Amino acid sequence: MPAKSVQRTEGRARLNRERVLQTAIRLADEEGIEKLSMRRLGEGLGVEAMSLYNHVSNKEDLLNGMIDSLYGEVELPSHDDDWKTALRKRSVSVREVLLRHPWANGLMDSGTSPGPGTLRHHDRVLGTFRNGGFSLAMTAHAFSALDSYVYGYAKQEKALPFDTEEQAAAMASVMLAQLPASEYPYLYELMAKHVLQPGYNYADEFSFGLDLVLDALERARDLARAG
Amino acid sequence: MPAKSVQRTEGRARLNRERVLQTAIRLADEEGIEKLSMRRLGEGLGVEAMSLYNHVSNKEDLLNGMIDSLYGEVELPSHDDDWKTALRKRSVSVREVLLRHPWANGLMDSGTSPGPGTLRHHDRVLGTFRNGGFSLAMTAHAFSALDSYVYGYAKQEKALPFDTEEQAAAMASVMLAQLPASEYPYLYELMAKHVLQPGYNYADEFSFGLDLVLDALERARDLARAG
DNA sequence: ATCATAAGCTTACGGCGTAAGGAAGAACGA
DNA sequence: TCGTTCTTCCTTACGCCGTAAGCTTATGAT
Repeated sequence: MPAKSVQRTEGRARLNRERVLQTAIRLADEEGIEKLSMRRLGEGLGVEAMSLYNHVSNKEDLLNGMIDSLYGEVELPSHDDDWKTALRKRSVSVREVLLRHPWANGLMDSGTSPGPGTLRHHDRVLGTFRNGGFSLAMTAHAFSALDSYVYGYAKQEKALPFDTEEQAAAMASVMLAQLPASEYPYLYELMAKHVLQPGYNYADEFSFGLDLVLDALERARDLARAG
Repeated sequence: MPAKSVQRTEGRARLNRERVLQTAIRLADEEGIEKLSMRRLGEGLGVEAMSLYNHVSNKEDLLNGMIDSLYGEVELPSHDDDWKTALRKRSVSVREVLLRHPWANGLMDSGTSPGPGTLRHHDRVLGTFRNGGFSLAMTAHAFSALDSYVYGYAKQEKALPFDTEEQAAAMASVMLAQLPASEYPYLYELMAKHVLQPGYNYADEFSFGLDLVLDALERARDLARAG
């Protein structure tokens, strides 16, 4: 027997908030957020459900903690790049994180107070605009516009009933067959002449919109400076 | 006694899908989507929970039906306005609907197949771009960019822990007191010198971003035409 | 009047979040 | 080293949830 009985007699180490959050994230990724119950999470940690409440005050606190933890995965805007490059990279990173954890976006509109990871992230984004020559008011505009686009895109992307190019093609041809061309002529056109064309991939739309917004923000900054 | 017993012996008229959906929407608005259970909805209709299943195949079908019904509240882009005006009006309308029914945005990323109201709406938006001189490929870009912004903005707006100007001011001063200025200097600056200023209202950011995107789309259309 | 079909109800099952309180273990002063 | 105290973990239980199965009642066609 080891002295002081430092290790657990059976199975895993002591629980702590970090292990709870990380396991919850893993389970949500693997089995979907709707399958993540306190009992299931306890099971995944070799513990009873009620034991989790020593590390998390309730399920809402758990979900908020998961979200805040995710901001640790996002690449912060670099100090070395110019503002546009830096924010482009971090926007791409946000989208990647939301693709990796598709349940996250839907949990972020809860209106709860942000955790430290979230605050840190937002602070760095604001700082990147400020140091890129944006006035305070223009920074507020730009922050809102850019993140609206990025999170909105991730949401749209997830709402699509297909992921890959092949799935899109399959889905599109099914829809084409069902949906009356006379009633929805423009949807029909888009499906037949665009989505069903080889090489189509909705994921490519992200870059277009991102550059659209970033370039427009640069123009708005310069206009505000001149005016 | 009326002939043929056309009316119900007690209480309300016969159930049908439309009444179920409209009552569900009203309850979700009034009490929050998390309080909307089949039993509660049945109660609101003077009916047992299981009776609802004659009109709705399960809860997911109910929620999808609610979403599709909401598209009926959105002002479709007018044929009389130019494309930018038409889409600006319908974007403002989308935001208003999502403000009126704050639970809706979070239900829209389910990846389920769209209902007739949704299809009709999308078709009209696509048509507005096409008739505004956008190529098919550019229409796909524009549709994605615009709706990503609009729905993303609604999401951000809802995620904010305040609604009115007064609430924002109250929240901001609380945050200012708690959040260390040394750790989050730019957040601190934004709060102190912008959010806390009289007249600040996050709702105003919507127009800025919307015009930013619409103007940028116009430029992109013209560039593509010229190139 | 008959009878099929649809609408609504009753009951029940397994799962959920979590309140209350007991048991076991760790931490610490004596 | 031994109590004492605080924390962690477990057991039990409650009132919710969505919905399957099978019943009764109302409707509407013949």
